[in-house]
Amino acid sequence: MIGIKQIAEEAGVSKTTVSFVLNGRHKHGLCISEPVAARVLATAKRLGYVRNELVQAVVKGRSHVIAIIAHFSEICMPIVTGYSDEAAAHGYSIRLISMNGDLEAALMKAVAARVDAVVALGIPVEFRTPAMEKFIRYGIPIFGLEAETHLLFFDQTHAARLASEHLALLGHRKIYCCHEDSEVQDLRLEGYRAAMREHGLEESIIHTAHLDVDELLATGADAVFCSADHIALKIMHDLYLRRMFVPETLSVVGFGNTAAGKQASPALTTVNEPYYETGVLSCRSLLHRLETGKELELQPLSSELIVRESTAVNTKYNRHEAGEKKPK
Amino acid sequence: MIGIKQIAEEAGVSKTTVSFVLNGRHKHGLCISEPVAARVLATAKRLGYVRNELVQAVVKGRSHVIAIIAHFSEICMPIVTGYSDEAAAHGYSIRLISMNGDLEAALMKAVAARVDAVVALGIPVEFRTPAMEKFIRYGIPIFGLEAETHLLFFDQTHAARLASEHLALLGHRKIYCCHEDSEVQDLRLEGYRAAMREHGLEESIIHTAHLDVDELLATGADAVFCSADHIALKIMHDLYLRRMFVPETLSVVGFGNTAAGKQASPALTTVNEPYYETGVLSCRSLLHRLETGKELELQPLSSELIVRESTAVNTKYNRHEAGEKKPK
DNA sequence: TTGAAAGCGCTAACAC
DNA sequence: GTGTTAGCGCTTTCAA
Repeated sequence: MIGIKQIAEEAGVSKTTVSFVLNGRHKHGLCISEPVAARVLATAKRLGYVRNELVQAVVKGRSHVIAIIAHFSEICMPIVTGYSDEAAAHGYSIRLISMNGDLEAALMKAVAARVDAVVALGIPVEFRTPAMEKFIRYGIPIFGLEAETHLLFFDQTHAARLASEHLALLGHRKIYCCHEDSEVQDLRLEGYRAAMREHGLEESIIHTAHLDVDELLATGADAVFCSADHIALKIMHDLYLRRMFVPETLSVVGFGNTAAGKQASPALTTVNEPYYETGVLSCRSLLHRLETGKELELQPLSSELIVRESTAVNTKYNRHEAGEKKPK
Repeated sequence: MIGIKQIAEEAGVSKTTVSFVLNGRHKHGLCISEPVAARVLATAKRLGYVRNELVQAVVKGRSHVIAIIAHFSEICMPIVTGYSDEAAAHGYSIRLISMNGDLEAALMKAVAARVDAVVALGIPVEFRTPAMEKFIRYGIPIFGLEAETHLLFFDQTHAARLASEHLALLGHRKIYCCHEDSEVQDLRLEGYRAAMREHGLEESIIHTAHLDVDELLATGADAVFCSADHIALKIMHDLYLRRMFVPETLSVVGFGNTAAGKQASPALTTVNEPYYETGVLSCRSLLHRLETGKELELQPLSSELIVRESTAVNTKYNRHEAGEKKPK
């Protein structure tokens, strides 16, 4: 592996000069003569020199690496990819630290690698505080423990409102919301509520644990907003087993725009959750804080409704009855 | 950040002694007295010492980092996770290098970071050779360019044979294979062929580009083996639009065990493709080669059939006709 | 405009 | 058993 020293010898100058040229000091501070600079650059290229970033990191105390600690699963890939791409754009790179139970061990690895920052993805609350105490004294900033990126940079509630509203605009009156227990889904539930309120419709909320399609149908449900795609898929599946069709029987909306929804029969109407973009934004904000010390203000991403086959206009009520707000 | 020097001062010994103790030399070569070792260890812990791996890497010329270069997409997450977990188990860690068009740039980043090895995932053939030439002279081993991990460590053909055989065993006679153009899918096609041969059935192969469900049905197809889940899902979708049911109309088998298949209606029968395990194995083999210089012989993973709802016994033919090999 | 020399935190011959 | 010393490849003061 050829280094700065070889270049210096070849070009007949000192290591310092080479270092200066390689760091572009001759442009800014103009301390080196044109011909020398050119010669150094030329020999560097000829010799195929590649800077040793490890050493640079040691000397400068900044590694330009940010660690992501997570129990890597399907779901966090797009976020990680977002981080990786944005980091690359700023000259940083991502180091993965698998966390299999022991947060403290993972954090120590990050310290050992002298990363410039660590971001923790999807770490259960119980792990958070204890390990932290020991960690902060190393002075490495840590992100993502207070709130997940998809909470901070994406307006869950608004997206859910969009999805629920879509059902109302199609003329549905008895619109259920089917949800599970989770921090995110609570926000989505809020969105559903807002939509119902706005359209003067009654709230009908049901937890997946108590979901029974037959009962649901018996109540005269027109449509159901599910606070996650997989819930919607589950309902459609239950209907399929009964050989009942969607959206004739029931209009169904999901949340998340997962691949499964896209490929389902019928293709699922949903709102997308921009994981990748969320990763990008999150990384950008982190880097900004790291380099300027200031907070970067950016407004949360909003969602778009993806209308596919699982929702249709409701023909059960006549137009007069259906709506103060009429279907679009 | 506290270092080896502070420990030495605190414990009243030299840096060397500390270094030896910290590296466990006192166990192996027994060059340090018990009490001293204990004292050093104690002060190290008390001061919260964490070794600077950057420096270690510089000095020893081994960074214990392996770079993964890819255009990170949904599909490569499980592989990456496999790598990350296995790497962690061997004291290595993974560094992500996003490759957005420029392989050479990505490779140079790997060199700059002085990673111990790089693995390239899913790099299109046209990129491969050109950038490589310049890279090899840096002496960093590169893996994954000749063949993808899911080709090397997983028996695609056998898995496809399993899936196709499942249909034959259910008493189907006219079994189609629906496929696309790709290196992997060619292997799967081979598995289908083997199964047909073995069961004395005729091959009926159709490319997705020419797929038309109505025509397919018109030929009297009993079942179809799809060389990827999404193809199966597409067929089921086409049937759904015609309000025809699976598996009554047609038994359908996929390949890959994607989330979409699991959540589909009906739930898709398929064979699983162990991406995660494939990543683990691939990483293990890489690390073995790196540390011992020898090739690690490991036999490719085999697959398991996952029977769900999209396949059923064929009742169209009477038992006598149906089979030399009878349904299980 | 250039170069010598000190130092970043650690390892490893080689002495004592 | 333990300490001295010379590096690893690069940055950066300070002097020439």
